Amino acid sequence: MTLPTKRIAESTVRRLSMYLRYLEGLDAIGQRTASSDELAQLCGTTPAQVRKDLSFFGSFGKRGLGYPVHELTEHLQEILGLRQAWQVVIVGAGKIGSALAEYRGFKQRGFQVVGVYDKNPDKIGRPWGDAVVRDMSTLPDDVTEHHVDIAVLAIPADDAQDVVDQMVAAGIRAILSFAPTSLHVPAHVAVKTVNMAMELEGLSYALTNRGA
Amino acid sequence: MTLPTKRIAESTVRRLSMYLRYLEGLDAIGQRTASSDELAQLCGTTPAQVRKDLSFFGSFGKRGLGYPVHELTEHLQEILGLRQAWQVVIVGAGKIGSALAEYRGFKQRGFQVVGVYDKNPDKIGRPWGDAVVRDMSTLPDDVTEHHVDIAVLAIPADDAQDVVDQMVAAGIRAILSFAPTSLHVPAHVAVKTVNMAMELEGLSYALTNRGA
DNA sequence: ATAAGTTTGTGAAGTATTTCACAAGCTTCC
DNA sequence: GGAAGCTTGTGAAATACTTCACAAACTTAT
Repeated sequence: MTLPTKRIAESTVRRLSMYLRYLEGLDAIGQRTASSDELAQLCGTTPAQVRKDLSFFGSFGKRGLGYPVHELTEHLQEILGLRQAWQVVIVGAGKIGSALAEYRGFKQRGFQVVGVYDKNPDKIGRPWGDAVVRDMSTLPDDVTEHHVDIAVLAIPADDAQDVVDQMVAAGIRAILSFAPTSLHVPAHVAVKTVNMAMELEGLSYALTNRGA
Repeated sequence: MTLPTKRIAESTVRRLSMYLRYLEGLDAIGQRTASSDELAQLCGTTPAQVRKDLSFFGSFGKRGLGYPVHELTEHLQEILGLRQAWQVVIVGAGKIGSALAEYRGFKQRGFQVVGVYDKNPDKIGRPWGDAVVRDMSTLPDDVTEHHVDIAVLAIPADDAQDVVDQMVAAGIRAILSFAPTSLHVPAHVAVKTVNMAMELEGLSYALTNRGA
């Protein structure tokens, strides 16, 4: 695996993640190799795209044969930074936070949930999965002390920027936000936002303009 | 408002949705006009991008002044197809489905949840928000009879394609999926997928390669 | 050992999207 | 009413991303 010489597009990284998912599946059922064509069909993309995406990071396949499933799986885990544990906190112990807690993908992929936070006194101290809901006011100190890497934000839009500022000051390095608002952070902090309303409205647009 | 002559990029539609959100906020506090620069700062994009996005649909602003907030709000609602009600079903009455039910954005923006479905007998018949969980086997008929427009899919990846096929056959027109798998549908059906794992892995990649 | 058949890796071409830059149009001030 | 000051709308330029197309490299069959 070589290091990419130029910046990799976000769309490429998303597809790598998808390739990995399917490769893990193929690996589990004992399939040894997979062609770019097979991966493309599974992921709903094109063979050329698969090859181009992978080629940014090295040359993992064998001509005439395809890609070695197990080996490529490991390469992709390495590339995506999944062969190490990331420390994650969940901020907001509401329904969304709760749904996230249930999500097995976290542990499965090396994301360790080390804390859950809320500002509601009724929720603080309550057991929550393996953990206990902690007071949001302790969040910044905890982030700093426990070297938390990623914060998952599941709080109302109005509170989001304020909490983000505190966490950034405390040294957070990445944020996955479910708050329907745009977040402003310094360049060294990575942010992804999942916005339900935006997705639904995208569908509404598609339905409205489907003929055109 | 003119109809766009060429296909509008998905990224543009996502931004329109974001502009709308902030415009509604500005409208609520009585602000009369907003410049592309102001909208850009709120949304984390550039003034040129804002103007270009809007220009695909018409010429809503006044030079020297900016865009009329209330009027543009209505135009965007129209463009995005939000001035009509869409019939939505939620498929999967687990934690994610439950979090979605709580989501006020649905009703607020004209998405009427007309049914919740699950295949688990323990859940069928239970009250769930305003509704009652229905048997998944009745889903296809309901979709056809009630002209359901959008299905929100909150079920395991392994079950997803099968359910999608049934709904497509029953006449569904759009799907918002939270199942971490790629879905195959005919061209006339719009699909959006929200994939937690993909977002987290995107952050993991960013953290791993932040220096590069 | 050779031929036939696959499939990768990748420059080059093609498309799509964003950014630039500025004329045109509107408001406000004097 | 004219000048100064903003801000839009938009072609053109720049950048980014995807697709093409084919030589190179490998496997398998004979």
